[in-house]
Amino acid sequence: MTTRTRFAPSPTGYMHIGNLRTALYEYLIAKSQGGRFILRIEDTDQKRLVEGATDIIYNTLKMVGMNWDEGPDIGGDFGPYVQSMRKDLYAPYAHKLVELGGAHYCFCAEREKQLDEDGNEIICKFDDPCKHLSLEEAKARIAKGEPYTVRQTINKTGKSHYEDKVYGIIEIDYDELDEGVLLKTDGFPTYNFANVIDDHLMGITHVVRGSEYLPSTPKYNLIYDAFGWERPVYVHLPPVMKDAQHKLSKRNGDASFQDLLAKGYLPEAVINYIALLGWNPGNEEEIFSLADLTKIFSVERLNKSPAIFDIVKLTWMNGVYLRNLSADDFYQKALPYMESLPQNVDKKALAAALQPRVETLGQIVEQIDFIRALPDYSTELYFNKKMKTDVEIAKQVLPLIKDTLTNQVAWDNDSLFASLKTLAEAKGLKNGQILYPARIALSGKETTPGGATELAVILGQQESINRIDQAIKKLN
RNA sequence: GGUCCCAUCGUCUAAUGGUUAGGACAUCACCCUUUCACGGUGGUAAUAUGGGUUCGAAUCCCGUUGGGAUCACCA
Repeated sequence: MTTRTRFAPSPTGYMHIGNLRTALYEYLIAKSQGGRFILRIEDTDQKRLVEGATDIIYNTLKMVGMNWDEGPDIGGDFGPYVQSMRKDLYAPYAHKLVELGGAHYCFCAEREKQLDEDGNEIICKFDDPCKHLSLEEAKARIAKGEPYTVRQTINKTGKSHYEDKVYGIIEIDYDELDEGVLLKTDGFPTYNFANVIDDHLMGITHVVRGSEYLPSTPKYNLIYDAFGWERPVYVHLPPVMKDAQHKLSKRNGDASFQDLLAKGYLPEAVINYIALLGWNPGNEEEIFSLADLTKIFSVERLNKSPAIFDIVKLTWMNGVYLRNLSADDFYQKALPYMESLPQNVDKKALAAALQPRVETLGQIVEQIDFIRALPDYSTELYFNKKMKTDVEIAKQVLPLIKDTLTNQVAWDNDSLFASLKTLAEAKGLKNGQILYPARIALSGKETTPGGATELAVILGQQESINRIDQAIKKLN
């Protein structure tokens, strides 16, 4: 049987990293076994729909290369792939389940609280009085137009067992399971029910989802069993954490895929990083493309403890991807971040200098801000122990540099370097004692995309001389 | 609170009874260097805790502690 997995997001907002990782593992489980990856939109809660949310889902998946084999936009043999369009399909199954004894009609009020004859509160989901109603009586009340729900019926004795691919055997007392609503008053199914029906109808073989479903999975199994359907393989995933106490959640402004993109992270790097958040290949490699991952992925190497999302390591990995880009690819990607630059700047050369120096494309902006305008900087920057420079050296050397630059004819990197080196030798100074202060004076920054002469080339002769001049004035 | 789940460096993890507990990020030092990076070399750093079982436990069992999840006509 071919493996079929589905990614079934609800379109309620942005795609966060935990969601994306779930989708990734679903994709990899299918693709590593030559199976099919299905996209299904779960929009049964009409109140929570967010406009444009499905487009974000489509775009994200496409951008990272996780192409689906069946889905709302491309169809497939088991459509439609949007739950709201399947609405009419669920109710007959709900009624069938009542016939089969797996559910009953319930007339409890929405808050699920009612009082018995002594005024004590009774809770439907735990011991629903409606389940003792005869089917005839229930049907009669429905016929009268009374609002109702279909509620799962659970025999509260014994224990449930099932095997999860990640967590192993899970055992839960039936007594712990509540008799949840399957079909709402509005005729829509709840997630619990729609999920089971759709997964079965769509031939899903591996149900992959967050570990928060671990305790409620027996309820799903009861439904499969009542219909006489084969249970799927379960793969529950540990949560992705923001820190030791909190799950990653977008509500607190935690990193969403969109945020990361905006900051200049590459989709490939993000995918690579999150693949390793809860899974490992069993060897010490860690740079993998999506295609690599489909070859080596295995469910057995999935981890069961929560993993903290570490932006620092992602950033490192993004830097690796950036450095592996061809010079031209990097240039193309860097271009949008270099818009503030004056016309005369050689962006291609600048990009080449930037490539090994940034770990996200977003860092380009702060790396190059000095080009347009010299920042306000502290003269402390002139101090560098290894270069044997300090403010005094700068005072002494900057006027000499100014003269050299003023007399310079050939304004290219090699010529400039040769001239300044000659200057250093003539004055009996180390190269760094000339070049370091020059770089600070030209940029006003501690770290820059290139050395003094490279900056001078970028800035041009006139601007370079101006800046050296300003620096001299600043020191006196 | 009931129930379920989890527990190796700060972080991601490897080691399916026998290893000097390995790697990566971060961090520190040094090297390289025209600054800063990149790159290279090395260092610091972990089996939560108490009991068992065993010749031998990070690994198996029990307790404790800590953490997470779940208990909606949300998904």
